[in-house]
Amino acid sequence: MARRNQHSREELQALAIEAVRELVAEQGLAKLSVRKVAEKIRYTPGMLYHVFTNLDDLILHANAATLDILLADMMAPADLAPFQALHQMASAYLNLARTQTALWQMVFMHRMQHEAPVPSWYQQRTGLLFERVEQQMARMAGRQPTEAVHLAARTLWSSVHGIAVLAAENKLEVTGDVDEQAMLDSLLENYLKSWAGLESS
Amino acid sequence: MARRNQHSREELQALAIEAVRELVAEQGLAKLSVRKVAEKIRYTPGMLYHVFTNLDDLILHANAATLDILLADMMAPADLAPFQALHQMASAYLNLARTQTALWQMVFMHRMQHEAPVPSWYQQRTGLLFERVEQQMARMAGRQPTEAVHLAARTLWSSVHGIAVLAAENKLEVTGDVDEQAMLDSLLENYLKSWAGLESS
DNA sequence: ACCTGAACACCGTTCAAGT
DNA sequence: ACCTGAACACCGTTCAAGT
Repeated sequence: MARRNQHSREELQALAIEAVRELVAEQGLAKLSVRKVAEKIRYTPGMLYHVFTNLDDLILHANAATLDILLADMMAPADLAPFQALHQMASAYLNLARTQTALWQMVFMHRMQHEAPVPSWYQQRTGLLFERVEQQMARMAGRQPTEAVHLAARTLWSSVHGIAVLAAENKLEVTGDVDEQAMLDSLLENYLKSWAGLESS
Repeated sequence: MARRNQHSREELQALAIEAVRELVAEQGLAKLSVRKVAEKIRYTPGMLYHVFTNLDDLILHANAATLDILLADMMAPADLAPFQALHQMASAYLNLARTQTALWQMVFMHRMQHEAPVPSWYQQRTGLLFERVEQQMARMAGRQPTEAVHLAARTLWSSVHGIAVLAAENKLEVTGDVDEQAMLDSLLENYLKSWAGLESS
């Protein structure tokens, strides 16, 4: 045995990434294992170490795919007013947390556990997401200095993230009597109104 | 061997909980194991299943201890104005995330993984934390209905949580150029100012 | 009654050996 | 060169058996 040559290196990577995403969507991150991924794509566990450096690397690649979906969802029409654009982006963010809870969790949970030097191809994606937010904030900033825009953008988005975390938890039970979309509206309405001196939207 | 009777059931529980907290503080949640806990307190792994139902249960008990510390830290003086009280509570929350990052993470990460019916003795603690926030919000609510207070309290605290998540991540590297305390100030200042119609603090 | 020791069914990761 | 098979060093959990 050995040497099948049915798939190129790139095909094997894509196969494994897709298997991870399906397994996590079905059973959650906790039940993911290298051995299950290998079984799902009908290779041995050892093969995966020929194509990824380890499980963390494989998960990071799967997360990149989720971030790409998020970035696409957060693509607001260019003619939208900044408040509406931010509202649309935040809703897309919340929506992914609610509809793709397990995959969304894998993105934002996994980062916190192991302390690896997140590779630049990954950081680029998270950076892009944040730039989009900051851009819209800048449009409604008036004469505020760029540092103030930076701070406000980070504050707003951390808050949106906090609400999405709550939504993800509630999706996996805990307590159900919260309307996260209403929370998002309240946050944007009040925080941005005060920050930019707007009168509602 | 067997039957040492050096410690009561309660002592064994306390010993194990303390061991978990020390191991996590030193090495992080990812490296925690039942076997290491057992070794640390010089018992066999099997013993722990006589005193806790499983590892999840043990972790939940360790988290309860962390929540008790948090609740104590969040005990604002009764004569404080509501805005200051909320500011103090939020700072205490953020502070724990920064100074006890691993233990704080264990509280808020572990809940999201396994889908267990969180026991009532645990829910009571998280409920208490939230009541404190809602109480202060009610004091500055004017004539708003209780549902509006409830929504605003959840929104504010989810946002505070989001900022604390970011702080915890930055504490374990990632990106360092953010001042989370300034973000907290920005959130409270703008969100509460708008929500309650305050002029600053 | 209290605790152990050993087993069971899993893990992630490595690497010599086969084609 | 590509992939396997088997091993290594770990896991969480259970439970008969010893005192």
